[in-house]
Amino acid sequence: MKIDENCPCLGKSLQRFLRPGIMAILAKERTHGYQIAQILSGLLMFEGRAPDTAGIYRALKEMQAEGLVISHWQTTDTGPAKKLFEITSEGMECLRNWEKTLSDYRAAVDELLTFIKQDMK
Amino acid sequence: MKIDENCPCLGKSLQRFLRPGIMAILAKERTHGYQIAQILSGLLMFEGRAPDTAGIYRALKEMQAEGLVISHWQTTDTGPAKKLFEITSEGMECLRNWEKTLSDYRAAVDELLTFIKQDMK
DNA sequence: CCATCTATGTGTCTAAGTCATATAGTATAT
DNA sequence: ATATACTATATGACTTAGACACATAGATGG
Repeated sequence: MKIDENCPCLGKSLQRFLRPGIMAILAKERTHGYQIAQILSGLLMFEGRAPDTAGIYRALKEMQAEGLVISHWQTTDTGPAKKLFEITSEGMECLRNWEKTLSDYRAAVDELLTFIKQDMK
Repeated sequence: MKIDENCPCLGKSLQRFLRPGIMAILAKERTHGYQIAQILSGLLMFEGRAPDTAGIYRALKEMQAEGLVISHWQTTDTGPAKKLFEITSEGMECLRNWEKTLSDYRAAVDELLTFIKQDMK
């Protein structure tokens, strides 16, 4: 992962929030990977960059292995087959934990920003 | 980097914010790595974990090579020699960029959290 | 004299993140 | 007809951030 470029050096996508992002989507509706990727393009965009689709499919696979989501194939008369995912109760539990974690995380980023701003003006 | 453990899976330290953290400290005062590590233990603590000291020394070395900080040795009569760091004008410039980046980053995390909370209640 | 604290580093391994690529069905434009 | 673009799922390979262990060395306290 090349992070630098010149100075402001943070992952350009919010890849690390894939899992909570996916689960939050699946908590609202049952969908497939491609659709999830599109929604996350809006939600986890950062510095003009959307999360990698490869990572999304990989995350879904892992999350299924961990019991956070389940899936089944949906073959319609039109278009490629879709693998529909839905969140499990374990997934919902996990999402609630993520909410707490992200809340703490945001607070920490906030604290750092406040600290930096003391120097700036 | 092992991130998981069970569910809420984010780096347990805020290692990725080392550079802005270090520069913010050096913008206030000229200090050495060990001292920086101690201040960051308070500032970049997350989930009970402080940033890795190895990473701090490595970051300082890299940042010096990039011209963001400069250093000189300070040998006193008491205690081990200290390598005092100070921030350059390039470093200050970089810190200002970081302020913007972190501000955007916080906003993105905030958006994700809002999205998640819609499911929760 | 042994542990602990101050102080600065190197070595190494794993996992995260990125990019490239493969497959295949469908729609639309030339 | 066929080329391009879009929907849809997925694997392989590579780089680097991050975590942990360890090395060195002077100072301090019991």
